[in-house]
Amino acid sequence: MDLRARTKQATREAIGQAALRLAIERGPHGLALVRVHDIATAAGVSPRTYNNYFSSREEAICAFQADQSRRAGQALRSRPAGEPLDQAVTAAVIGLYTDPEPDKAGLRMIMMTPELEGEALKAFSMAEGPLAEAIAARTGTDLARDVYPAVMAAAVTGAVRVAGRHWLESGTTESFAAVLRRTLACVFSTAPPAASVPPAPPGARGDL
Amino acid sequence: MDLRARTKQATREAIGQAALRLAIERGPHGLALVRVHDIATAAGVSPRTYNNYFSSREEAICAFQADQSRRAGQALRSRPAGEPLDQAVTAAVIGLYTDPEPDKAGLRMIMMTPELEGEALKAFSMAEGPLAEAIAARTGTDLARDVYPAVMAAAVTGAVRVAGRHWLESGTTESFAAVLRRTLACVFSTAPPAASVPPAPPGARGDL
DNA sequence: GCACTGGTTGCGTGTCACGCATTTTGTGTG
DNA sequence: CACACAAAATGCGTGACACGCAACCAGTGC
Repeated sequence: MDLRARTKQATREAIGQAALRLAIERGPHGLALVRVHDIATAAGVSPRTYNNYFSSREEAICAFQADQSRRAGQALRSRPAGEPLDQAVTAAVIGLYTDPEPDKAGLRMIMMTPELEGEALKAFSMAEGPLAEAIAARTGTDLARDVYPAVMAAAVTGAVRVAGRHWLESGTTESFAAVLRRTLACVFSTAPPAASVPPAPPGARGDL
Repeated sequence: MDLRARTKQATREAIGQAALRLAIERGPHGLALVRVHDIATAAGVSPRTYNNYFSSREEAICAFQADQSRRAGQALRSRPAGEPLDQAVTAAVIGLYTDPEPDKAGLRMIMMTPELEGEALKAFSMAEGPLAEAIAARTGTDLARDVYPAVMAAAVTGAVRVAGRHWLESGTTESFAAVLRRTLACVFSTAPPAASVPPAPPGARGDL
């Protein structure tokens, strides 16, 4: 990667970070108050340059999450070949989304702000394509004819989203990785939990 | 429903239909050429009124799909109580999305136009909430504590999206209902297809 | 050192979302 | 039936925005 590409990447990340930071500062309610001019200034760049990279504030704010999702395919491919699909996917996803435990404020902003809903879904769903390819490769299925890989990929990204929501909304003390493990387990074991009271940590007060 | 609500609903649908129709006419590439003024005029309302119903062209174009998804919960609830979850969900989803076989041009516009991607995902994901509630009710799980219902709901809506893509992209002659059945089967049976060559209709040329 | 490719910036334009005030159209009551 | 009230439709004005275009500047390769 030459200087050009590196600075370009840096600019993109700077704008994205600035956008997310400002959004968090102004709060989910004052999102409309985050002006393009502010983002650009905070990132040390002209407004015109800002929209050479992004065509909407929403896109800039969710850029980090989108970049993250783009790496999903590679994460799965880097798992050992013999590993069963469910274990490989679980390990890959957990590694990808919890390498540093995600920033709760940022995740909350992205996932819980109505105006960002579309972009957030887009950001997470960017993992689907690469994931589907990797799953197809791993299971020896044909992405063009079999629906299995794409369905699994969609289910997995759905599980990631649900894990995020649950981690944010329910006042759980679990790590994000633990919640992810639970949601992914749902995807890979069809049976509904016998009743309620599922993998809550033994001894924990279930009703809190 | 009194006159007020009915006319309001009618206006909403008129605007949505006009928006989708114009988008299809101008083609996926000329989407930017669909002006708010055109949609409003086509729907027989003022541009300002259009804006009372939708806050973006994308939202108007995807309105029908969104309304459809909103009915998912009710569709599942209306299945007989004793029916196993997988059968109930499959029947409900197929009934909901293939009551009339969907319009291919419209679905293609919504699902395959990059500019609409966010709104399309939003439209489909609107089924998740109601679906999750209905699934929780049916399985006796607790939406607040168990992740199972939400994960399944997300997986199901993902399967619907994948079915739509597959139905549009692969030059299949299957009905949409048939494709849906296949994708939903993936969700409810964890095992990957033994090899390739899955439920292609017996005797059909697999390589076309 | 020099031409070139590619990124940044400023400017101008057409479009848009939305607040506010006004008019029109249903709804319920005496 | 007339009238007061609620709700929706409309017109206008404003601030913001996305993007095309052209000038400029900084790495890159010969």
